[in-house]
Amino acid sequence: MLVLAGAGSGKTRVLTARIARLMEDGLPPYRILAVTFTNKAADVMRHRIAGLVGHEPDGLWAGTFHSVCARILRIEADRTDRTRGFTIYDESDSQRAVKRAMEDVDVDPRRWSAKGVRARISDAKNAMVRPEEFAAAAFDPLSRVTGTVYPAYERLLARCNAYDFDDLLLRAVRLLEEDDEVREHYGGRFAHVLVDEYQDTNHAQYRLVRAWASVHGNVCVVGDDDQSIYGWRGADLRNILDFERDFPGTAVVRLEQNYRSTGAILNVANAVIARNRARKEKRLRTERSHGARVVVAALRDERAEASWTVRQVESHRDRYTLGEVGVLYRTNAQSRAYEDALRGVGMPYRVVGGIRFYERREVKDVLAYLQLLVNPADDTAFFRAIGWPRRGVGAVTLERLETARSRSDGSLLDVAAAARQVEGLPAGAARALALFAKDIGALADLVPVASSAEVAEECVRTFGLRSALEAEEDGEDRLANVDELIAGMVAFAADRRGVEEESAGSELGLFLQHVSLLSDIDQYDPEEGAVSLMTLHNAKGMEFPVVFIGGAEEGLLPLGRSAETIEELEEERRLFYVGLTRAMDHLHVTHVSRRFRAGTSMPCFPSSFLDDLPDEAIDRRMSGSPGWRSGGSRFTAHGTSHESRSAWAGSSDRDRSFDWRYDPAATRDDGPVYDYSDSQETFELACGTRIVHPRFGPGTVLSIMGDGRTAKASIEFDLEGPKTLLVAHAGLRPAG
DNA sequence: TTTCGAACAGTTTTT
DNA sequence: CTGTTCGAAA
Repeated sequence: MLVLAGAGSGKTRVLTARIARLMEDGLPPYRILAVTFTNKAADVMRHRIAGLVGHEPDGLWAGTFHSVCARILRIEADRTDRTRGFTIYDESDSQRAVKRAMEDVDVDPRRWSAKGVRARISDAKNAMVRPEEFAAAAFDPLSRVTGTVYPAYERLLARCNAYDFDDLLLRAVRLLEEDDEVREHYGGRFAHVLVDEYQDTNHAQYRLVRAWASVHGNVCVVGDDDQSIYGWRGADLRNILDFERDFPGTAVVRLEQNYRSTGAILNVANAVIARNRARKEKRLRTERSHGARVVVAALRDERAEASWTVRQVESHRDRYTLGEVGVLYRTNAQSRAYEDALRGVGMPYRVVGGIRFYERREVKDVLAYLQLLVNPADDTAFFRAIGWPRRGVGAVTLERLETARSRSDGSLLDVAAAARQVEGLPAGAARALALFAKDIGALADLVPVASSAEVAEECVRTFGLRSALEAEEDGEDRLANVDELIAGMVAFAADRRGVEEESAGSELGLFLQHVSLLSDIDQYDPEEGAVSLMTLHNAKGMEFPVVFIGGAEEGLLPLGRSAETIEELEEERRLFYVGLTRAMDHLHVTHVSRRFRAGTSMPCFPSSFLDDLPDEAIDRRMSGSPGWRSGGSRFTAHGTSHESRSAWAGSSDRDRSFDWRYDPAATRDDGPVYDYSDSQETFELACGTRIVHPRFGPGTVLSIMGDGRTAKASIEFDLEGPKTLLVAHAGLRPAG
């Protein structure tokens, strides 16, 4: 069954109800496999099924493609060349490994970036191209280089007993396709396979679905070609477009009724997505009323954008909680301005994405030690752990260690244990290496008999990690993160109590594999009373009563580097569409005329996507920073509807004072509708006035110099001390 | 030979 | 903000 389900039409509900129905008809849950896009979605689904059938769906396989594959590879470890304690390398681990592989085959890492080579290898793996096939088809220089690095990288991963993200899919497919017993086992076991967000599957994932369904053929996928936003990760829209051909006898169901958004929001979203050529024609409809028009606001810069957004959130607060507000943007870097503004007024918020918890330096450092206990072959973890805290082992020693290893064929840890026998190592370094290996060995003995948290505590103690962190600059925060990591282990163990794990790895090993596959969105708690900040990608599958989309500018949304071809531009448009359709009641889209990017302030122009918004459904606002004088009179806007975009091409910093009156609708015939209802309230700035600054927080005005746009104010901030600011740019608000 | 500070690079989206 | 690189000091 193929369910073509538009945004907000109840995709997930369909899957959940189908699983519940299967269970009610007597199918045991362990015979059902549900693949979701995030681990969180799997949890939510489990919970909802429990609500429908009255009990937990024990034994149901639900998770992401990656976590399901990791589980299969763990259970079937004996049939692979890795043990069940394998490490899962994230992108940075993988990049380090690629770099070492490049050194192994004498490719100059200055001339070729490990990052670029890794990306090529990743593409190849997702397309299921083997190293030898890749090398045979490589013609351009980067591909040739990649062709030589790829096999070396594969050898390195095997030696480290590690998989990268792509391997999890790839190796699971190989296992299923090439081992008849395995395929028949899983094919026979899974009477029903259900897949969410099918439009974002890549070739390897498609092959997985085919293999899982090889016995019963009961596949149910839901997806929406208009929400395909992972093309850059190898997602192939053909998977959904060719579904009927790949699975003969498919029933196709179309869901075009949207239960989420108001009429106005849906009008806008429909108009935007209609511009795409490569799509299945459909038109979402809603029975909800037209509702408030979609607000499109032009602001001066990202700070004005952020403070405008915060003020809008304030104005919604009587009817919505902060948890019902979502602020979405294209790039993680954009969160900064919003965070500053939110912190400035003390409004709770949470950022999803960016640097993930498990990617923090100190967390990765501790994880490297733990990884080594479970998987002593993991050289990447060895390098990381041996390098911190400093123990008198440097680059030269490590190089010699590697040379020594290439003559034996154990792991670096094995060689380190016998460091005293290695020629040419300084006595101090050899002693440190041997001690390190001995301590790791002793802790590893603890793994089978102690809980993972106990092992971690012991590890932190043995290697003096706590004191090493305490000695660091912001050691307190880092220490807190390590404590949180250990707390996470306790919670993980408690969660699993009573769950029978067929793959029976160590608790620590399972934890490590589990966190390697966690995304930030998995930790997201919608109940929290805080504004949510996240990228448009992370927002997929979510909904918010009140939504803000920032940075609707040409070059940012669509993002310049991503929109070089028509296909890429259409993917950017789908991304915008995904953002628009997250909104239930109120939707706001903002764009600015100047933005700090890549270190400099750059002039910005409204996104071409905005041209497609139907006038009757939107409410244009220009709420630049009118600024104020010490006397209190307000600036008046002079929107010039004849200024064209090209006139702005040559704008320099000197034009800045005019930015606020830049007319975003200048090229439109009907001209803009000015609305200053949301502009900053005018208020008297006088000595002693209590104010709040978006960045520096509350403060008291000491003195005012000059007036008009050049007026400056000296302000004593409660936290940051005295500062002199340009009033027109400061974005001050009255306190309280 | 190691360690450390300074300077510098890179920053699209993610499992 | 992190990781890398380079030179200098230990």
